[in-house]
Amino acid sequence: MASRELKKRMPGSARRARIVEAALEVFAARGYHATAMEEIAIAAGVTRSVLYDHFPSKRVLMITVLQEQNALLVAHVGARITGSGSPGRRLRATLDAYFSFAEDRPAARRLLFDHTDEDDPEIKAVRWGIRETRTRSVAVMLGRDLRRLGLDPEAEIAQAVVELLISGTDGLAQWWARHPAVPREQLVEAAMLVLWNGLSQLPGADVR
Amino acid sequence: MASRELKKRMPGSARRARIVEAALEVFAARGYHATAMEEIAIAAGVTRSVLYDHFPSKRVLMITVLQEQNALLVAHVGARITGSGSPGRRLRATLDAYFSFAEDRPAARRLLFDHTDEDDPEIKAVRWGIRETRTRSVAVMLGRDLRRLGLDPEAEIAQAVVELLISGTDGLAQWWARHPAVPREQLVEAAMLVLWNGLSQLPGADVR
DNA sequence: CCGCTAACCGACGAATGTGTCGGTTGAAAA
DNA sequence: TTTTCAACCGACACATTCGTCGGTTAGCGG
Repeated sequence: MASRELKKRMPGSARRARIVEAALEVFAARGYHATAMEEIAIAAGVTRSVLYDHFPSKRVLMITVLQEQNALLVAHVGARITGSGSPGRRLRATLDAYFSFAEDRPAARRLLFDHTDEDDPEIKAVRWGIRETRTRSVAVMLGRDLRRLGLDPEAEIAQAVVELLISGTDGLAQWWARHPAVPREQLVEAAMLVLWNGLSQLPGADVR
Repeated sequence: MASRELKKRMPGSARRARIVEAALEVFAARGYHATAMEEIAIAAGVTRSVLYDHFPSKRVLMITVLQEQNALLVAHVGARITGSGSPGRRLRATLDAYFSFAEDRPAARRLLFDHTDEDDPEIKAVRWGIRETRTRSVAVMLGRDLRRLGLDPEAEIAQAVVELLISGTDGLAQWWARHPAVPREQLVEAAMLVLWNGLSQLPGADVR
């Protein structure tokens, strides 16, 4: 896709990268069990056997993709938010960073968030780990705000609130994937409207 | 499971109901592609062939389960919320109704909400339809509140906000499934805290 | 120009899973 | 009791797909 590499031979590492990218697309589109290694191979421009030269099994390939894409997400979001600023600004920056990731790498977002349960036990465990650390780091980032709500960031119920925030935000991103015409700024606005301001829309409440 | 029916023969309709219930459990636990008809058959106390006496294919069985369980959800939530009361009360009642469904029929909740994408094209279409009408009816129910936020309930962005609400709420329910010790009332409280009141926690804001 | 490493392929074996079909037998009706 | 319907089962045919293995050849280093 990137350039013209018409059926030429590639160095191992480059081929591996291509395979991971292809696997990401197919896994995200079809789900783990529904994708055949054959499809990934075709998308990567090789035969099935080549996949097994790089990864010992479908399962390991899937896990690799999950972890690499999650690392990208963490890097992307981490790079765009500064620890400083007012609570409202921080939340806004984080939402914008996440939506920006969803815009840049839609397949990665889908793979990481859409398929909540599915797939096999070992992969499920990996997903769990990823989700767990994600929730924790958001909880840390929102520590001050949670405390202001009367919640101890370490307490169980605070984690629940964070899950609500994350799930809700991704639900919005999911909706966005089906309505791509809407500009990102408007999405951030909508999310702030609910999450920061609340549905009660008290007089004097200001999104900014 | 329900009573002692030790390998006895059952009337068709009863067997069919048992199959649907068994299919619900297995599909919810493993996902569509990962479940074998054999598993469902065993869970239902019969052989694979019997499944095909009641349903022409795995796909149709899945679709049937989805639609029946969704009908149950709609009935459950519909029965518990009154159209009247203050906006805050209505939201609270709805949240409580949904969490109560999640408590009563955890497998149904997982099947309907967790597997967002996955499975095959035709099933995906059915899921889409269910989701679409669900979003729409919630938007109608919140019409007054959305308008108060300056959103036209028919507008695209209002639907996005509703998606956020639904996804966030279910994210909370998902978390609950892993922390069953927390009482339902506390969940409702947490959801109201964020969705109604907002993270900004403005002075004077009251959850009640 | 030559040799050798490693990127690549085709074909095979085994496992799993869907849907079909003919036949068997419990149990309700006559 | 006898008949009859339908609930039930075992076994088969066919398709799909994972993972393996031996061999082929591109292309870089000498």
